[in-house]
Parts: sequence; structure tokens; C-alpha cells
Amino acid sequence: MSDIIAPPKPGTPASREALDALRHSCAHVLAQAVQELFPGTKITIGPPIDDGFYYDFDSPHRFNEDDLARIEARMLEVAKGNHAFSGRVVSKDESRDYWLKRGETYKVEILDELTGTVTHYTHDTFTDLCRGGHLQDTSSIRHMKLLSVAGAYWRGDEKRPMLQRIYGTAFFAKDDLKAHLTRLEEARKRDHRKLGEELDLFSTHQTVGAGLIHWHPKGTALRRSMEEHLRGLLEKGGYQFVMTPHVASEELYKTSGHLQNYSDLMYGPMDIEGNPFRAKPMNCPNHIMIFQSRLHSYKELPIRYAEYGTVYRFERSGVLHGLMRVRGFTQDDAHIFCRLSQIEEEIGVLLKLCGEIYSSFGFADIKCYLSTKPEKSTGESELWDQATVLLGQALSASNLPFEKDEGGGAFYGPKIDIKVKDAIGREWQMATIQLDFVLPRRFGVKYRDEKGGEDFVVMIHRAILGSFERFIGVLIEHYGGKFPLWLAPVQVKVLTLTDAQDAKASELAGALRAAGLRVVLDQRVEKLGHKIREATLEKVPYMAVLGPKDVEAGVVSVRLRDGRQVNGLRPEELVAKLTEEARTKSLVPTLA
RNA sequence: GCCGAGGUAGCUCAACGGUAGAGCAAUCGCUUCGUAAGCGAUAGGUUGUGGGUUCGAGUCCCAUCCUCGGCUCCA
Repeated sequence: MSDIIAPPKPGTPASREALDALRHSCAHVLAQAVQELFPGTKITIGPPIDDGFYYDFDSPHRFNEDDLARIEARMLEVAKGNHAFSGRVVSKDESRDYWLKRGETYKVEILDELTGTVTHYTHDTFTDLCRGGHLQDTSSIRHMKLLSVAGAYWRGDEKRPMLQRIYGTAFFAKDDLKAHLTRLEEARKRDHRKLGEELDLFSTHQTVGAGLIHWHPKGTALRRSMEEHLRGLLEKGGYQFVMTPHVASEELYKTSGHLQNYSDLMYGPMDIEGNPFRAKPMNCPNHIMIFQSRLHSYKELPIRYAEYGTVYRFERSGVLHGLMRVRGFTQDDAHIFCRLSQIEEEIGVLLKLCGEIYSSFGFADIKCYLSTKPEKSTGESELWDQATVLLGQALSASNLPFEKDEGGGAFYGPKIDIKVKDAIGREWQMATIQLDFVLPRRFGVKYRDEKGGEDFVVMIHRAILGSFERFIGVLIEHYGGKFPLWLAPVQVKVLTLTDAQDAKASELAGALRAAGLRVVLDQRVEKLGHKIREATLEKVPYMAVLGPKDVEAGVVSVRLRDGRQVNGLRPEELVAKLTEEARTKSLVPTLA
């Protein structure tokens, strides 16, 4: 067969294609090992994925961690045999006979969807129905590790059987595997759920319910810094802040269409004096109410209402995940009411704002996705087409590269999603910018035009951070808990050596606080090393140390959380420098 | 929701179906110390919750809540 892929030459980096071939080859060997060790296991599919591979099995045996070690050992043993992967073209009939005879019903199902001839790939004793893309032989399968086992529906369909998926990863070079495992370990260390507890930022409670976040004082300090930062930028950008209630009569959601299109994600009705009310799943209908409270001239448009709007959505229990996926969250929401002719400029400004905001948090790598009309949607096709074209034009004009996500739009309009890469290269969904021609028609949201007539507004729904919950989750992992000064919950800790420095320390803490910094004064009778250790573990950016020598010299010794030291600063200098660093929202310490 | 794994002191973890324990944290006392852990004592628990089996349940069974790895979905 011609589609054998060569491993990279020693010392050269592996291509995507070669890695996929290695991992796909691993999947075959995995399937072989599993079928040897666990007779009665049916095979399904085993593709390479971004940084590894998996194989889905239907087995009477429940795989556990110990099994993974056994399977892995057998795989490496098989690999040592240097078995060639040999492909053979077979007719569908022959293939069907082959798989039927072995009771491999999933393979038969796959086969029935294929046309023409198919290929069988064999190595050692194992044959799989497969379109190819392997290495020459099993000899390169050496630096491989099975990682986890998890449930997965056959064909990703929850109505189909639940299979067991074994995940693994593999590399050509030992160091690459090691580096990958180190990255996974690094990601675990940065896990926002772990850091959230260690840094005392937030919690959830069984007695309250899953996916409902409680922000502790430190988490709230962090969040408020973000809120204020954003508020400044938005107000400069012509946004007006509003606030709206958390529950509303079902009437509102009947008119908006949410009840019809979104009810799966809405909490059930509450009876209020015989009328059904709902927890709000979105802020848009409320903003429409505010817009409609009086007539608007074309001269006022665009009108931009912003709200840190808390919404409640019913998410299935199995999908909840720390701060990333919760049941109550606060969007940095806004709705722009404008004319058709204003869309392109408005979206352009918005995209620029997004870039500015992400870079203020230290995200540089930005990617856009244009999502088009989904199956479940309302509104005329022409409106959809028009809206989609306008979004594409705005993206092109902004010089932002984008990919299309066909069918990924909201039910009321197409959208632009923005994803960013974090410090360790993972991609996260952030902003969503959605055009909406539908809600204005459902609610009759109009403005008075130049000729004294009326026309429907166009609404732009957008959230730049997405939600504070998710964004903070990403930020925690991005910074590994080491927030830049302007975000750090505690910005400075003043540490004394003995109680002889108490008065000076209070004075310094007071001056820092007066300058608007978040300060904690640690004047306990503890060794300095102890206080430093605690402050370092809390990831406080700056420690201001006052000992007898400092007080005598009228200075303060500053230690950064990375261990660097800046000695001999006058207290006023420290206050001024930190105030400036916080004001400019510097992402790196400016003191050292 | 589904498949799988879990839930023991504030945290990290022990405990064969047979007296629930350690380290850190906390509290109290002593220690006044120069850049990542000073010493001692004390206290801390309806073993997530509710049932059941058993002479006896943290341990076995059932239900339920919550958490974790995924599937699906998504801000």
C-alpha cells in the first residue's frame, strides 16, 4: 500500500502526519492487546486525536487503572515484534463476512456506510477495517502511555450504546513523551479548582447545589478589579450600564422565543400568584424592555446597554466543571441596538475592543470563528444570509483570520466566536458576538428614521469575557495563580521582623491602602522566613519587609514572589511605584 | 442525563467487617527572630445524607446529594 508514512529522521521534529500515523498505529496495537487480554471485547474505532489517540471498545469487562498498566505492557511487547502494517483491498462482501464471522457488529455497521472496496490493515495477529495512515511497522511504538478510560457513546449519540474509551498518547522521541507528560502535570498544577481552593477564591456547596459559585473575599477582589477595568473601557466606548431582575414572567420568554427554543436550558417555572415565572437564562429581553420604555430616534443609535448580567441555565449534572461550566453565572453582557448600515463599523470597533481587552489580560493569540445558521433556527433565510455576510466582512476588514463553523450559530442569528490561547498553549472560547434580526421583530423593537417612519433595529448581542466565572477560571490557569499586580487579590503584604516595627509597618500599610492598594499587614510573632513562606504560597506579588535596620535607615526591603529582592526603597517610593504598576495594569513586575 | 471512579478532621491522606488515626492548618503557651516551615500542649469526627444486611458497618447492599475522568452540550 502506498499510504505508509515514514517516521521522522532522528533529530528532526515529527510532522503532524507522522504523529497521527504513529498514534493511529498505537490504536491498532491497543485494540490487539485489549482483545487478547479481554476476550469478548468488540472493537469500534480508534483514531488519532490532537495529542494522542483513543480506541472505543464494547466489552463485558470494566476497564480500570490497573488494566491500563497491563494493556500498556502487552502493547509494548507486541511493538517489539517489529510487525509490519500491511494493507489489503477487499470487497465489501468479503469484509462483511470477515467481521460477521467474528461478531464485530460495530465494524459491520461502519462497513454498511461505505461504498466501493474497503481496506483491511493487519499487523501481527490483528486486523482492522481501516482507511490507512500507519507507520511501516510497530518498531517506532516505544514512547507511549495509556492515560485514562472513560465512557463514550457509540457515534457520539446518547441513544446508542455506551462504550469504553481508552485514551493514550505516543511520541517518536522519549523526550517528547516526557515533555508532554510534564505539560499534563503542569496543567494539573494550574487547575483552577485546585488553585481556587488553595488561594481561597471561591467554593461550591453541596447544601446549595452543584454549579453555583460562592465568591470569597479574595475571589471577589479579583473579580471586582476586572469589572472596574472593563467598566472603564466600555464607558469610554459609549456603553451605558443597566441592571435588570433575575426572574421574569414566562410571557417575556414566550415573546422572545426562548421558551420555545431554549427551554431545555431554562429552570422550571415558579408559581407567583398563579403566574409562571422563570429564572432568567439571558439578559437580552430585559434590555429590550429598557430600550422600549420610550421612543428612540435614529440620531441616538447605536445605543449600547451593558450589564454584568447574572443568568441561570440548567446544565446537566455530568457537564459541570469548576468555574468553566456552571449553572449560575455572570456574563459581561451587552446589547447594541443599531441600524443595518451601522453593523459593519460597530462589529469592527467591537473586534478591536476584544483585542484590547484580551491583551490587557496577557492573551496574545486570538482566533475567530464565524458560526452560521443551525438546524433549529427562526427568521427568514435572507436575513440570515445578510447577517452572515456582514459578519464575514467585518472580520475581513479587521484583518482577523477566521474559520467557519457551519451550523454553529444561535437560533436567532449567526455569530462570531473568539478563542484565545493561554500560557501553556491551550485554546479557550471567550467572546461571542451575535447578530440578531429576529428578536427585534418578535418584540417590535423599532426606531424613528429620518423621514419620520419606523424601522426595526438590528441587535448585536456580545460578551467579551464570556462570563466572569469562566474567564476567571481561564485566568487562574493562565497565570497559574500568579496574578499580575492589578488583579492580585492581595497586592502587598507588609511583614515585620519584631514588634519594634509595628508602628512603622502600620504606617506603611496605611499609606499603601490610602493609595488604593490591597494590603495585608502581618505583624505576628513569627520568624520572617515563616511569613515569607506563607505570603509566597499565597502568591502575593510583593512583600514589604520591615526590620530594625530598615526602620533605622528609613527604608523598606521588598521581596517579589519569585524571590527577587529590591532593598533600600523609601516607603514613598514603594507606594508610588506600586500605585503606578497597578494603574497601568502592567503584566510584569516593574519594581525589580 | 449516560459510563466509570470517588466522598473519612479546615486541607492532604491512613484504618482486614471488630476501640476512627497521622501530617499540615487551628487554638493556647513559650519564642522578638533578616528573606520559603521555631518549640510544646490542647482541641478537632453522626466517616456526604437516608435506609438496609450483620452480634458488630468508614468498610457490604440500596437510594440520594456532591466531586472527578469522559460522552453530549456550551458563556
